[in-house]
Amino acid sequence: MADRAPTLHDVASAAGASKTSVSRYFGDERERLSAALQERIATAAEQLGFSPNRMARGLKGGHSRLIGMLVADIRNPFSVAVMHGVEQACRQHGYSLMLCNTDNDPAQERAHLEMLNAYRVEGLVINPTGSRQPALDAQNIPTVLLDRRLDHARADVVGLDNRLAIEMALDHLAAQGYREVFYLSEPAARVSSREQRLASFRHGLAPRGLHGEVHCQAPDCADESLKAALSAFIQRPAAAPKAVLCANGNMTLAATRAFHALAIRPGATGLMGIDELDWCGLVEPGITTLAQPTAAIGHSAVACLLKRLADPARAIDDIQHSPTLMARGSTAASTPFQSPPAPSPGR
Amino acid sequence: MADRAPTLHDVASAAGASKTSVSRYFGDERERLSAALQERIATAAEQLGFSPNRMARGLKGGHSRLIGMLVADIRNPFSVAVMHGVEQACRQHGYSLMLCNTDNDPAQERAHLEMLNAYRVEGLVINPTGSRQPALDAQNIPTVLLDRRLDHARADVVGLDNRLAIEMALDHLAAQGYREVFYLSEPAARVSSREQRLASFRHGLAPRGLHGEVHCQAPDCADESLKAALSAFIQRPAAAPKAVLCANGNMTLAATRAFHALAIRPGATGLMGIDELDWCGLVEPGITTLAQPTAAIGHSAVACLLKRLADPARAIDDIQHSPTLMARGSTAASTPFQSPPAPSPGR
DNA sequence: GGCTAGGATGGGAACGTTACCATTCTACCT
DNA sequence: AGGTAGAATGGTAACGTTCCCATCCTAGCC
Repeated sequence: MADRAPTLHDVASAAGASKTSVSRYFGDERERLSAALQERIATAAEQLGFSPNRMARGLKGGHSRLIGMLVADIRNPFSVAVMHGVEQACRQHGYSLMLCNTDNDPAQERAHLEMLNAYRVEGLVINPTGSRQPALDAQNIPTVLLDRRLDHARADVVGLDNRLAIEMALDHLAAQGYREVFYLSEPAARVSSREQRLASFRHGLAPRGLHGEVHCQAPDCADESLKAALSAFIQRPAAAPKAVLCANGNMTLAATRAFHALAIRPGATGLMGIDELDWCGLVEPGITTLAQPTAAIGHSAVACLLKRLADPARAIDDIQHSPTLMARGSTAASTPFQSPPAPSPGR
Repeated sequence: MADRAPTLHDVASAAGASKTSVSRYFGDERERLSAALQERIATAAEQLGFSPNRMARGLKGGHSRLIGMLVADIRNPFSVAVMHGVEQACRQHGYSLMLCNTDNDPAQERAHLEMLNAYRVEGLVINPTGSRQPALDAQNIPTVLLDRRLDHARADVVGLDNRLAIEMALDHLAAQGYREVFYLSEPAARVSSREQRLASFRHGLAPRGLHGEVHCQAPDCADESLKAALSAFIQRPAAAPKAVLCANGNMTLAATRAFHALAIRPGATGLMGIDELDWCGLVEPGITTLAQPTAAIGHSAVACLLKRLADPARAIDDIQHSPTLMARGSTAASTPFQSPPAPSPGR
């Protein structure tokens, strides 16, 4: 049992070759070596169980082959799905991912950023959710922002086409006959995606003859305020059906819990949200969502990052993806009970 | 804008100190330096924006301060929750996490293991789900296995007390008046946790006067076979109520979808599963689960790993955690409709 | 036949740190 | 006063790679 991992040098002397040749073999210059030498090195390396030390390689060569990713909330299924795409794309391009979860805590975010910098990651994919003062200014690391833009940072942005999403949602609600819309969001200040969605909501009402009401709150705070607000909205007399529109998955979960606690069945009062979740087809009568193309978002984030790595000076990208409508029973005002036609579309 | 990150040497000359002193300052020997020197170094480092290069540090010192984690399915909420705990614990102990997702693919698993080895991670936390031939043999890296043990690997194991979990489930089902239990699992062969749960199920039936039936299938295969089997089970005449017991979260989701497709309301036919999920309180009438203490599992995995790092020769640990029963309407046979008393317990 | 082109290989000097040993200086003891 | 302990600091050799340059050899050319 080796007490120390074998080194390039060990392989070299075992194969009767020079360090340089072994280095070439494991680098991308293998074909420059004669067949005989390749053979000898391969055998020796195999026998010793050699694997090149990435740390040393990174030190000398200056590139770590590492990409760092910062996620605000690792338990958010949307983040996880995007992460999955990012990881796949990294691997496809020969990079490895160092993943960090900040739990929405700026202090942790700062600490993680420092640590990623210490490992000399070549690029950063950051998905901030909580409002914060990014410590990005000092860093010179190419960065792609996920879902949220930062005013003072010169960085590419990849995310959802928020205006389009809200317009699709309003179109759908209007088409289903709803006229009063209760918009439910986490506090929007300083979070660009929330701001964009909220603004689009406000602008999109009048053209469709809709009335709106906005309610912002943290999803994890006591549910009482949400229940109270929702209850007031629903009880208020109105000529046409009402609906609740949730700005993201967290709020959809909160709203569904509130509906449940108030014993309101979605449908007659509409319920719809951005972000597709496992259970949206399962809660009666199925909850309508706008699914984000998470894999595509993850992949294009990495693609974008690699483009910037290749050309640091190029213009800033802002890639906006389109959502997909998953219409279900919760927005079927006219048909009070509708058995879902097909099993819920899985991923 | 610095074209190159500042080095120890830069700081040293800026502060009029030696490399050694600066190294001591950023290592753990800061107090050995005079106050004046500390001050000068701090100022210089601050001004240059210096952050020690972890790669170089790891190279020289021999420790990377890195822990690698392999997850079989990053989209499984259970894995994510454990991962969250692992990451927290790592950070608390000054380690950083390199996370890899294998998507249940042995080839990817092998590749990731190789890469983690190349970065010279000091320890490994592995959560394999699919059956596989681990490439661990060659590695000399201290490893903790999550949820599943490997016969040929000398490694600690951390997971659920599977026997206890199944007994709690059977006790609960029996107490609620169910007599026939349909056990739903992913294929158990070669996956120790599934095997243990299945065996415990078989052994636990008779003492409680229960009858059982076992159905194994992959959760992602066409739902038809599951629906058919479930439908047959339910239609079979019996004197006492029947229940379905799901071996993990994936199967709970599959079973819930099947119930939904067959238009069966859980309760009269019981439904229960291992693993607590976001939506279990939301699907009518609430789905009873056995929640795993995911944070505790993650933390104790890291604790276990660090203990082995400190003393590689110590005896192998096998830490089994106890689940918590979350009783809900889906196992209330006697009360056909029961409004859930409290909002669903969050994680 | 001497010269060169170019392919194959090897020898060192980095990369940014840490570990070890050496040096200097002050203060205290006998 | 001479000696020494110990604190404060500096110099230098690694760590395992890659990169640049040198060397060797074979073959082809005039």
